[in-house]
Amino acid sequence: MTGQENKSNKSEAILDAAEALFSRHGYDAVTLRAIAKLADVDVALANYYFGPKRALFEAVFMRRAKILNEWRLEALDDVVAKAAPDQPSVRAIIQAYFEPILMRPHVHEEGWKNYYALIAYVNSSHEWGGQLMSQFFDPHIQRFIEALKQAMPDVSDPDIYWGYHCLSGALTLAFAQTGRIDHLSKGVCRSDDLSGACGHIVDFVAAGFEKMNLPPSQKVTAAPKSAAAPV
Amino acid sequence: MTGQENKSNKSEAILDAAEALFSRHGYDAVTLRAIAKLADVDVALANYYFGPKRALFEAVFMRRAKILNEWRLEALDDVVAKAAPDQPSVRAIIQAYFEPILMRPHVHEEGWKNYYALIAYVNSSHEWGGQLMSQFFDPHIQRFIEALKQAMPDVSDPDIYWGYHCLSGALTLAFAQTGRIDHLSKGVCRSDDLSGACGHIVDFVAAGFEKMNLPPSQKVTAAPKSAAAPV
DNA sequence: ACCATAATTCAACGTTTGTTGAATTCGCAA
DNA sequence: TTGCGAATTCAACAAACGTTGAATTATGGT
Repeated sequence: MTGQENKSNKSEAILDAAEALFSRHGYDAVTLRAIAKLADVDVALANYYFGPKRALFEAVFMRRAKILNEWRLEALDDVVAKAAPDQPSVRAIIQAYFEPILMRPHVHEEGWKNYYALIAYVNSSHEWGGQLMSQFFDPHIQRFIEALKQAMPDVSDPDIYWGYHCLSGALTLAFAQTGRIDHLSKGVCRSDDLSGACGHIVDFVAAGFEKMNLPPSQKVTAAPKSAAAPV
Repeated sequence: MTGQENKSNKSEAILDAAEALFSRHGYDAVTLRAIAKLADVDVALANYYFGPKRALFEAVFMRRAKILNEWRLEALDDVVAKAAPDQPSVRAIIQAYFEPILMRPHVHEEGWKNYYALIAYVNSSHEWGGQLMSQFFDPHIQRFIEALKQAMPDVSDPDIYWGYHCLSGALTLAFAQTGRIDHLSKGVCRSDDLSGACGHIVDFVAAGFEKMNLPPSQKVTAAPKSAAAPV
């Protein structure tokens, strides 16, 4: 009643604690007792609210998935509406995919950072990868891929899907925030700066797709210095 | 003595079993008893050969890492030698990164497929990501990044590193072989066909890097149809 | 004030975990 | 054959796991 939450604050505390621990250590390494301790709650309470451990994990995963999908669908609709009656550009579609989830203030919140790391864990996991990701994100992803196909009608399906694979891989690795790019770049880049990463990833991915869409004559594959023609 | 192995075949069987199970279910979900049963070996034997569980995991990870690095360094040296005295092209460097590990017959072996999935697990894991990957792969990766910098002297460091991030994300997700692209593409693409994926990923990644290297005047960002100039 | 229901605590259960030390078997040189 | 060290088995440990049912406390309608 202090003005923030309407649901039980204990069940929310369990979700928060579970999110923080699952995202950092994975499903099996986290015990219900550790979650309960972090949430400052009795062990049995997690079972009371969410049932078995697996159901708690899915509840954590589901909680923010809806919000995330809404943000992205909204951005995609905006881009389509703004370009009408033409198709939106490839770059605009890709921006609609990345920016609503990487360029907003919520990425600085601890909870959302944890959740993004959790997505990375699920998306590269054999156990959950196929099941959970498809269940919660595929409907939206299919719409996004449709938009790409319409923007690039001459590009083959395998090119489109493998392009999306590269896009998804770049995002997933960014979500993981493993600190590896920090180490590799000696501090020049920081893996916890998701907003900073966004621009680079969008440019890189857009270039990959746009090249598919060029006629062969424009596909400059090498020798950039000699190819620097004026005008 | 049948003509295949010189080391103890039991310790190798343990490594194989551990590799198969760790790659599929992660570190914590796999018990030493499950490994022992799959290897058809007593539970205590894993500890006898490799010490605690964590050491067994690292032994599995280390076993093929050396071979993998040798293949890639060899390919990079070849590309540099072949281009001498000029720099190798960006595309040639990227091919030297992907092809020696995706376009050889070993990718069809069960053991290597499992190992690649294990790399995906480690690379997106908070627990191992920073430590293990840097320990075994950073020296080689740094040489690869150096080659990219020399091939693109006018590109900024952040662009190079985030470009490598995208490259690494695409490869990592391919390694994971989660079957998600199969589902998404309704069977058009198959995530266990690593060799088939290679060409698409190389094209996509090369385009991302090559665009960084173009002067702004050549950076066609949109309107592909109207830009289809003849000759 | 009363009561029914929800929320929370408590104690314990049956399993399973990684690990260990002693006992046993194997391989081979002397 | 004998003997010795390595390889392998066996049995068992304490600790921690997820889960449960009963007991206790809090909450809100009448």
